[in-house]
Amino acid sequence: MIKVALVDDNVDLREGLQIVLKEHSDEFECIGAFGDAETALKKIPELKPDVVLMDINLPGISGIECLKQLKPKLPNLDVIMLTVFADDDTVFDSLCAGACGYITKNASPEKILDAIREVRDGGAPMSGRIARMVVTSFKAPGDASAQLTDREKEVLDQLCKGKSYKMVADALNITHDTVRHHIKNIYKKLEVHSVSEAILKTMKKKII
Amino acid sequence: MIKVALVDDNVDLREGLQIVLKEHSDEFECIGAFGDAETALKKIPELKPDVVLMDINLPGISGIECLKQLKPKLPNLDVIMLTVFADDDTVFDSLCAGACGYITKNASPEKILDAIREVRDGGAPMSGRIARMVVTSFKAPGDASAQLTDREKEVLDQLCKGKSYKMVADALNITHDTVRHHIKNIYKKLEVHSVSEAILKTMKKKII
DNA sequence: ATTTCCGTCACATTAATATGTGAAGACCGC
DNA sequence: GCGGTCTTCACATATTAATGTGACGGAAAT
Repeated sequence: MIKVALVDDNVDLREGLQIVLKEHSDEFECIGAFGDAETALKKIPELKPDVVLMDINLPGISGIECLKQLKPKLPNLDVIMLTVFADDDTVFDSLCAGACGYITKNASPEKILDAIREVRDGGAPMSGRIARMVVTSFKAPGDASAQLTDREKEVLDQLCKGKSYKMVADALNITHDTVRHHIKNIYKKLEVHSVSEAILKTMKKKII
Repeated sequence: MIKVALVDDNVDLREGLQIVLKEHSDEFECIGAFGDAETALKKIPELKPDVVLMDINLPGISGIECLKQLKPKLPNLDVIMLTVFADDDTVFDSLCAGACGYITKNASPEKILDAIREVRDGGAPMSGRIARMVVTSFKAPGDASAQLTDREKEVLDQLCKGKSYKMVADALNITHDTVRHHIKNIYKKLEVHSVSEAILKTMKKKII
């Protein structure tokens, strides 16, 4: 039996979902439904549900902020965001806050039940387009890297491990001056003027 | 009609999948099956399939490397990794290389067909545990950050934008020496000894 | 009311980085 | 062969960062 709680300011949706869950009362038990984050934050820690379906656009505290505050109290809680919004920031903010799933509200009731089952089974239910967004966020742009020579990439790689010039020199068995020379060229190619900026650009563009 | 190509060194698996695809010849057409990356790299660019099912552990060039070389030639190609391995590095390397999906080989034929449909529909089919891995990779550990004071976080934030001490001082309207003081405390708390390391630790642990 | 922590600033020293110039050997392509 | 690029090293200098010590006011805590 999976204990489920709902957080959504739309009364119709709350009641609709509760009915759907009752129709599958052999699997699910809806132990709470709340219209705002404040109430949810008060009640959910006691109720200890297994899964929370969380809207994002709530009056007052947002669903993401609610999730952030909930997670430390209930680390094993699986939260699925259930919302109309699917823009980059909202999705990634949710995942960073600890959401385990992300379903858009146009999903059918059966899809939502599947998502609850899936998240309890250790999965991460997401609407197709959301999943693609998440996956493609890993893909490297991979443009500026072509400009760097192999040796320069090695040096940059070392810098990106937090090493100093001297340590890089030792690691690559070259002199301090040579390291400096490579770094100077790296700066020119990446259009930066410090190790920090070079590391940042590297991380952001996933050059290495 | 979805044009599919297979890359896997296991003959039985290749033939098995080809049979499954033929059983659904109204939807799918298997236009190629290759036992190694080298052959795949030669043939696939001409065949222009819609979807490639790619094994990772191939003789010679790996499936990930094959994917990397394939993507620039066929940017619209959807590649689904189909493999037994599911460790962190392999999964994330695949996604960074441009994979749109990741299925473990214990998946049923029907699941695999679903994955092909899903990926063509703009989704990102993943086995449950893989999806969870990907999603949780966004979650901030958020432990060490608590130690930092508000001001220290502001300073660190500035450093993470590539600014120098002087620029941070200007931005926060404090003196160079005060910036140094904060940074020294940040170093102590993060257990690092340079701006580079501090930035790296911040990025990795998503402290800010 | 006193301690503790935070944020602010100052002076001083050593280490590391940024920037410039020059040059030699290796390798590749034309 | 010759010109280009890559890698290597050297000398010089100005700027920045790292580390230490010390101090003052305010805010929160007890």
